[in-house]
Amino acid sequence: MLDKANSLTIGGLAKAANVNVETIRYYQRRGLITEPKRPPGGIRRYGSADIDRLTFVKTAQQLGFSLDEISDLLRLEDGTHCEEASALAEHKLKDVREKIERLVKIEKALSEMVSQCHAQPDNIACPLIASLHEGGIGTRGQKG
Amino acid sequence: MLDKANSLTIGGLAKAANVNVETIRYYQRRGLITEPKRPPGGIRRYGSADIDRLTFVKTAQQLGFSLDEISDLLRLEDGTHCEEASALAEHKLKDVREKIERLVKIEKALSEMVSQCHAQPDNIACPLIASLHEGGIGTRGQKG
DNA sequence: GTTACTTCCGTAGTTAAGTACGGAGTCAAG
DNA sequence: CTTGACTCCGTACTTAACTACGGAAGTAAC
Ligand SMILES: [Zn+2]
Ligand SMILES: [Zn+2]
Ligand SMILES: [Zn+2]
Ligand SMILES: [Zn+2]
Repeated sequence: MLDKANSLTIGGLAKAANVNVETIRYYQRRGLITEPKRPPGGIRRYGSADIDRLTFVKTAQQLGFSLDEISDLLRLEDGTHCEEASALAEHKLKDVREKIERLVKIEKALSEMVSQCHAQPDNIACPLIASLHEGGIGTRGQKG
Repeated sequence: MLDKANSLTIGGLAKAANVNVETIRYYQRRGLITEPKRPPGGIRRYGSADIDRLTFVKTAQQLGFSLDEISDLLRLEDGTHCEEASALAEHKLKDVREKIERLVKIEKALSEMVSQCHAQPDNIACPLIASLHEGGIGTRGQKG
């Protein structure tokens, strides 16, 4: 049914999904994708369902989900678990927003340091280096 | 001068700088901090300069610098290398801004997925799960 | 029907930044 | 002078997500 053309070898699947062969084998070991049974003394064949599976994993990964979390998502794969799926996604969204907040703070601190450094006409002591000696990133008074 | 009171053992230093003893030893192995010589058959003592060193490392780390990059910064520690120091910091700033951009994209994608999920009145097929099957994070057309 | 590429499989190595462990030596208190 | 805590040192383990290796067996091309 789904294997109208289950014709790909693992190498073909890797190319089609743009991942490394070893990555596929690794995912199989982790249970993220199932490995088709092997015909006695033959090699396994893969199809478009497998490409789709890999796409799912890679897309979720780009969204910041860990492989463990993707395992969870895959158990909701039939699409009938809206609640659970959106709970996972909302949690991840919270994580992402926190990460952004932290990075924005870092960005401020860094750009301040850089501009102070550039404002120095005669390089006696680098204020950038100096500020690293002063401790906590949110703690340094910016113009106290 | 700097060792007015070089009285701390490694454990005291760890407490003072709020890091693990093993972390200090690890930094010593990496050359991030120098280890005071050991009096014949005795134990090493540390002082405020060492606390300051650890503060430097930890602050830079909070700003997203790797230990390798911090090694570079430490070689500029005398404060007379404004150019090099700010080049490093500017590079890091660029990295941070790129990270923020990527995360903001992720945030958009996730929050869209979540709200579509919630907009579904009768959970026939979860659009969140569906969208993970569709590939590239910037690629999925949002309307149109 | 042999050469050259793949697959299969288990195991081991990689990276970053630590953390843990085991055994010997040292130090302060009682 | 004996505990008990701490230091020293080398080595090994940890996490996440791969990536590489070695050797046997299958498969395709010529
Ligand atoms: Zn849903
Ligand atoms: Zn300092
Ligand atoms: Zn400077
Ligand atoms: Zn699908």
